[in-house]
Amino acid sequence: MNLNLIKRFGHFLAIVEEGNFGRAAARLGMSQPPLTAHIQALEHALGVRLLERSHSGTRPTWEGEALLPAVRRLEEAARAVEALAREVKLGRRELITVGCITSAVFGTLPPIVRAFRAARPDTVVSVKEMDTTDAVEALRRGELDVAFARLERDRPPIRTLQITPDELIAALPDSHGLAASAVVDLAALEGQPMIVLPRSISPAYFDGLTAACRAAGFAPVAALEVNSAMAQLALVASGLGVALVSAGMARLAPPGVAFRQLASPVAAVGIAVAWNAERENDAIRAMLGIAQGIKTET
Amino acid sequence: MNLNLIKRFGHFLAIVEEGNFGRAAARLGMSQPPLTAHIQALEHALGVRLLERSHSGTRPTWEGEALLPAVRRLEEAARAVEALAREVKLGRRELITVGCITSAVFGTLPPIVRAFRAARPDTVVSVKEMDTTDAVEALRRGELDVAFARLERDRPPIRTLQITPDELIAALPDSHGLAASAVVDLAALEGQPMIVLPRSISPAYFDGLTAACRAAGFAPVAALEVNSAMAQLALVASGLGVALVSAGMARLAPPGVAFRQLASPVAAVGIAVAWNAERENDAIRAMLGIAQGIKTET
DNA sequence: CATGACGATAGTTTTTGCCTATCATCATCC
DNA sequence: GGATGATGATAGGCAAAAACTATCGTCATG
Repeated sequence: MNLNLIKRFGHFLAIVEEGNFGRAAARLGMSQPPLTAHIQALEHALGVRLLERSHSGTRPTWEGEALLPAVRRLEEAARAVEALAREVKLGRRELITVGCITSAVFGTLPPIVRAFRAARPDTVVSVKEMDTTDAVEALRRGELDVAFARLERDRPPIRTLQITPDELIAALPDSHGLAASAVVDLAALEGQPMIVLPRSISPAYFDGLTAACRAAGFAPVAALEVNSAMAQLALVASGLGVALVSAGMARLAPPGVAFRQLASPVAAVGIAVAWNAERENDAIRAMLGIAQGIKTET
Repeated sequence: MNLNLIKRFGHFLAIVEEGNFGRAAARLGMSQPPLTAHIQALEHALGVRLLERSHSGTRPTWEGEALLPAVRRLEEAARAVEALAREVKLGRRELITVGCITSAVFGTLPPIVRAFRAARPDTVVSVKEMDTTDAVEALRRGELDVAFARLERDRPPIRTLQITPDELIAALPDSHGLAASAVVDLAALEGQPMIVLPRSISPAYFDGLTAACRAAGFAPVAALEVNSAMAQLALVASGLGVALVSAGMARLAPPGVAFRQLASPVAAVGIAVAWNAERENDAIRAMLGIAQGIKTET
């Protein structure tokens, strides 16, 4: 899309919020006729009618309504940039921000955070749950100081230190026939509807899963794609399919889900602590030391 | 922020990715001097220097790096608007989209989805984990058909039907002194550092928590604010504080966390099924019927 | 039936964004 | 050490875009 159109979505939003072109124009600091032209141009460019005009005012069409959440997120994203720009002007605060993937949130993170707090009681620890891809990006850009994520190698300037090996296990609806077994042969999952996360969330997990199924002689049938590990397990619990998940997810013991080890263990990319080598500071080094110490003790 | 600047953030991003103004200009289909002017205008508008110019190229300043994640999200939001506009032109697909808050993902949702699938095997069910505020907004805009969230009343045109009552329980680090007791007096949590979610995620939960603490004679000490229920429990497991959570969260049994009932039960806003009355269709009515039937059976 | 409000059209003016030409500076190579 | 090329900045001009005002067409209201 031409970024020139983005401005017009702001106009569109103003009209929806004001309920008519005249008030929206006033709010935007312009007169009403050019606003009309902007919306006409936007509708033409999209090939969609966004607004229902009447003599008592204007409201969005079904298509306009459908776009509004995305347009509002766009506006929110713009506000976030602005807010961050103001904050950046004021300089960094004394904290360490830690990202963590869902499957490591209970296994890997708590002992490390406990030890770090004991070592540096004055440093504020901010924890954010996010997926591997987002974590790498956030490290690169300085939004995170450290992340616990599923990474198998450095991504300069991102350095990694392996903390925990991992393996894939099967998550089955507890009413599933295979749940009666203590272990499950991966090949037995051929043809089963599989609940998956998009590859973009964790490429290493996704590729590992696909490779394991291929090695077992079949391609996984992706019945449903969901936006989070919690939703994935919820659908398994709902009986909609099976999933291959990190062993760490079993710690949550959600009702309705039976976790079974695979007869032939399938290594998954383990949990690593990652950080941006160009941004090392004392707090980061302290956390790395603790993470390494915990690895050695295991 | 005025969405006018978005175009210039696109320019900024192109320069960072290309490493110099000339290549970025070529990529943007323009010449180099106006690109220089755009970035100068952007830096002036933000009051921040974004780029370090040198004769071997250009790279972002610390401030520019800090803004990049937010700028990328802005660009992603713009792409999402574009993609959605294309999809909107093609019309709706035959599916029902269901939003669900984390605490209901295992208790409330799986039996309903199982029954719905049995009743309507041809309708695709798409589940998205999200918080109450996002769910209401998504319903309003047609992004969700139905949501299971913490709501206590209608928000026309959003209708609600109470499904599950709920209560607050204490989540304590399992090393905590109070964890030895089977039940916990809420007043015993006075002065304890509390891990909280921002009010914006679920106003009903937040206000209920605050009111309960006030009724017990103290104001909660919000030691840390986190972005997800998982992160909240992870910090409890880390020993950083206690939390008051929905009884539904105890179904997850995360390690390191002890859930204790409160000596005087504190009702929390229960889980309701919500839908947009202006968008009812057969699939939605079917799911409402199932949800209501499950409520009656409980 | 008159009036006011709403959005659209038309013509004009102003502003913006682009162009090319050129400059200043620095790094590299001979 | 000087020539050369690359990088980003400045300056002036031009075309397109975006704004203005004036006005129109339509509909609801009093």
